[in-house]
Amino acid sequence: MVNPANSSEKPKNFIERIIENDIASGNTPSGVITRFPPEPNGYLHIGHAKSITLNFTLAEKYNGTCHLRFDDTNPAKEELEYIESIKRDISWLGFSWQPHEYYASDYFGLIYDIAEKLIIEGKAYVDSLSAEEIRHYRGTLKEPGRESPDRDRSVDENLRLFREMRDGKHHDGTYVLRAKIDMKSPNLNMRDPTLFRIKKIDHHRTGATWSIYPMYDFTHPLSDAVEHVTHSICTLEFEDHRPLYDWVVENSGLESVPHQYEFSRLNLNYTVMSKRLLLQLVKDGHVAGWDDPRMPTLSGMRRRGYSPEAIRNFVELTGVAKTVGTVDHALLDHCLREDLNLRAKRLMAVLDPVTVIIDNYPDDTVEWFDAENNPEDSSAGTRKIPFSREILIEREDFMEDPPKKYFRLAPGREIRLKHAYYITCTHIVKHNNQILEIHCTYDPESRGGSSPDERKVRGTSHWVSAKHAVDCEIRLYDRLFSAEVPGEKTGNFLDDINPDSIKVIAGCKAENSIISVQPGEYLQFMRTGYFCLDAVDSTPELPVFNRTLPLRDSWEKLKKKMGIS
RNA sequence: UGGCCGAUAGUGUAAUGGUAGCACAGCAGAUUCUGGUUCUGCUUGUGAGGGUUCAAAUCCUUCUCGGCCAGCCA
Repeated sequence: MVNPANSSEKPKNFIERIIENDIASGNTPSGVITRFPPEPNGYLHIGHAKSITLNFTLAEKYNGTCHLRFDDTNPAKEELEYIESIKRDISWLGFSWQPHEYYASDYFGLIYDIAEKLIIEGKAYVDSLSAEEIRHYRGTLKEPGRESPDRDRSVDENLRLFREMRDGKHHDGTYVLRAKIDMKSPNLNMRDPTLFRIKKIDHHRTGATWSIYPMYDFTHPLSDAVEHVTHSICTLEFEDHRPLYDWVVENSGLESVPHQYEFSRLNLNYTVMSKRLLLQLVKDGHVAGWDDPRMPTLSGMRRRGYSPEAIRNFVELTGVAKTVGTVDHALLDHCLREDLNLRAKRLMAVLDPVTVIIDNYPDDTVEWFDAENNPEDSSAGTRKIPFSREILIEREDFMEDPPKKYFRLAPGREIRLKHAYYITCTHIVKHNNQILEIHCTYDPESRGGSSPDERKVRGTSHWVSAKHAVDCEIRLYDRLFSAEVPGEKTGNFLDDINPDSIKVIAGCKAENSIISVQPGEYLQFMRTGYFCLDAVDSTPELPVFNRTLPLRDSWEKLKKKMGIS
């Protein structure tokens, strides 16, 4: 065993080991080639980010290339919009496939030719069984299948019928082309799988050229072979397909011999990660679209304020293995905070304002304080923030009758206003039990946030100058589902939608410098959380901010422990 | 009683016959002009039985548990 003390190298995952073995044994004379093969039938989600990151970083690590290939063999489900969103998301993550952008549909002609070759070699046949009959003939998990009556159709007849299928002479469902493998195989994928089916619909790229389309199991290995992919990495549910993958490659007559390897897909608790369910959320209006900030889609996360670096780091941390498991969402949160803490520009915004009047501060004076933009990064510089007699603080930063360990403002207490002065509460004005004004005095000696006598103040509040504050709307997001595994109890994932997954807060007040914030900037509203300008719904009159993630809040924890609501 | 795959702290992932580590979460404390950050310490694990071996998470064996597969989806 290696001494861990002097080997700081990152441990290799099983795919890296395979690749290194292949390189060492000379199996990759033209270099390592991987591919990311999305079907353009939906938006990419964080699960895809794992596959994307794996394939692109593997290629990079071993001086190879990673192809982007759209697996567009089912025109009934695929759309141009999805192709565009997929490319946008991969680029946003920071990966480039240039110039290797391919489409399975580019190979339709070649795939067709290989099908004819298989027919001629007696390895494929045209079957006139209906879909339902094929299902019956296939047998079950425990019982072998039976051979189709058409299995021994002559080569000439097969060829004639297949060409008629191609030429649109038959209706959908009347015939399929099947591989002749083994109806008794314990692996159902090998029981004469369908290679081509008739679909008389236009394809988003090939138009009306084809009335037959190849199946995934036929298309994928051939596409890999054509592109000289060496390591075709997919998720665990394709393990059973590998023998078929190998059969197709072996019988294709193509030189290149790609190999398929499977790893376990990313599962995250408190969310769903299937395109079908995500599509349902969108179509049924449970969310505002594929890019709703609550969606685990990359476009949703981008709009929410996630950084691509945080996502990449997260998927790297989850590792590559074959164990089926579920990653705790807390790890994602951690990666996000870790990244945003270093880069987010600090600003002050008050979500639930209450007025503070500083009685001994002159009414006509405005002071401009220097505030650091990011304590983690001095190169981020400073900005000026205005201070005046009437300011706004967070309503929850004041308590008339505070419990133990409450360090914020209360009658007779002194706190610091971040970057400004120490203030002490003298009295409050209430109406109908609602606090209207908190009256304070300030200590002129504490200018800038510290006093010459170096006395300690336990609390520091964020604030905005009332007459300089800018109105904004703030949207607080929480997890979309309140159950770790949505739908586990009732069988319907919609039952677990979190009713409080979005809270829209109007009447928020932010320091005036937010007017220059651009979409895509990472922000921290001090003591509150990470935010970003909503790129869709913001207007010049009313900026809208999405809360990406709240800050860790140990006071919240303490309150729970002490039984304070 | 079909086939394939898997099983290491609460979660994820290392250790490939030689001291069971790491990260997150949790707990306790320190620091702090953000109850943030940072720092320190702590708790917690090889599914079960049998075997091989000086030595087993690792090899063999039996069992248990979990995942995937019966689309003309990918």
